[in-house]
Amino acid sequence: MTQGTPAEQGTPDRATAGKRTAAPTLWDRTRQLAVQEILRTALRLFDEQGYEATTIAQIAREAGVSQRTLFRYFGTKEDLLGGNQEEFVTLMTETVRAHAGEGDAWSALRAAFESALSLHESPEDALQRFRLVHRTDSLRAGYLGKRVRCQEELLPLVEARLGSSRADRARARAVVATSFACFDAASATWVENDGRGDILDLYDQCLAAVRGEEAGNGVSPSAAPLPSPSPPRPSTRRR
Amino acid sequence: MTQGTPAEQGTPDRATAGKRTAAPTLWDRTRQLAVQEILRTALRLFDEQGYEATTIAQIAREAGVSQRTLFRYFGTKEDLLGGNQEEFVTLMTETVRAHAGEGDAWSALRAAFESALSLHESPEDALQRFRLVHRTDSLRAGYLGKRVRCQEELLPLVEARLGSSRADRARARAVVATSFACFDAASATWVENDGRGDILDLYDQCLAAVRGEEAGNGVSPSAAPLPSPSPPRPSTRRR
DNA sequence: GCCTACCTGGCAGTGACTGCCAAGCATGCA
DNA sequence: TGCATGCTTGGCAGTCACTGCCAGGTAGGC
Repeated sequence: MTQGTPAEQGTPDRATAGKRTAAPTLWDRTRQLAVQEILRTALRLFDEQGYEATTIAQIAREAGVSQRTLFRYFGTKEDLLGGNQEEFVTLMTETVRAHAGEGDAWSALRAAFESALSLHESPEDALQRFRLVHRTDSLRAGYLGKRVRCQEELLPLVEARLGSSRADRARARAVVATSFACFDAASATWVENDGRGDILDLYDQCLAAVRGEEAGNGVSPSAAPLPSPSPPRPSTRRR
Repeated sequence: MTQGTPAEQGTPDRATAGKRTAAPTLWDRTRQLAVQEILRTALRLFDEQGYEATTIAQIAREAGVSQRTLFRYFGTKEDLLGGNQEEFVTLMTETVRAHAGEGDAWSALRAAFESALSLHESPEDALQRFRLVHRTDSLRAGYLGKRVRCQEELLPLVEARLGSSRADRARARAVVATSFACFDAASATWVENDGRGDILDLYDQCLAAVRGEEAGNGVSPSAAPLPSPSPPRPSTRRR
């Protein structure tokens, strides 16, 4: 986070990917186990004693690896919680790109959030992580930083829908930033309510509060109004 | 930033405030000078070599103080750029509170941004700082973290205007977060345009793009539409 | 069974940040 | 004017995240 991302190669899921196409070697499997163990240990300790109070040394010790190795897998302490950020970004951009033809920018972004949420193992898992992020200043800052980078990835895609003049650039930024803002408002409320309800429902409510579409009067700068009210809840899977 | 804010007492402008009501003692004046020198040195070095590449040791050396003293004045490296965050927060909350009766929540928030912007010495100064923040990952993250805390301060004020049910809580969050999102979009665009134009103009454009009021059809969840198009530009003063 | 390539752990170092302690100096009182 | 008081300062050592380097070990290919 601090400077660039030098230790990015050691990312967890790189295991079977890359040059070594198939055949998960013993090394790969061993590393996979170590990674799992580290992640579980970290999440447990963060939850028990708080993020700040947990040192890398402790996590490494309890996970049975050296600090050096831990830092090879995860470039920063933050990465121990956030998982692979790239995964979220690529999934979201792909989703927006997939919605290129249909609906307006808002619905594409909503779909992107929906697929991002589906990356979490379960709502409980998501809640635990969200809560930790919301309650820890440094984590929240780190998350927001990554979020901005994600916004920047999405910007050109949204921009392509709205136009390409100077003014449209600002408008595209505003649309992207606002959808993220509403997602934040939704997740903050969701955490506050201890995970009751559905984040996407809350997201829709937040966006409606902002864009004034609750009365059903769509005043969209692009086209169609919002999609269906809200699907049941995020599915499962993660990492 | 990392953990709490222990060295908060040493904040620059605390000089004449607090227990020692009037009579700026010699100590106060000396400290004031030191603070100015540190801030100027830091900003210069950050600008010349980048934020990350500039060490606290270097700033302290060139400003003629010890690292220890520097850290007593400014709790973190970030504070060397952002100035006194409290100042911004209190000014914004006061502004929103002052607009309690008139207009809707949106216009109150807009006024809050306007007064916050007036804290900058000059547009040039603001541009230099904004640019640094926008271009440095860690600074941006830090800024966003503080921003969220500011949003949380404003939340109850906005909430009081919209209602107090569960759903309204989420709506208030969305309104606050969206106005900040638009401010971000505006300032990002402003920086990108090398400071051409007025941030508040851009802010209005961003908000219009989101809320679809460019056509003049106000679909506000509360009441009145936005205020006058945009005042000339931020005035001067800072710190 | 050996050689190579990769992985691991340890070590030392950097940079931000903090607590502690002693020395210095302005301030208030005599 | 002189002295005690108390705030301030700087130095030092220590913590924690994080990195480069190097040696030792083990899986994998031959």
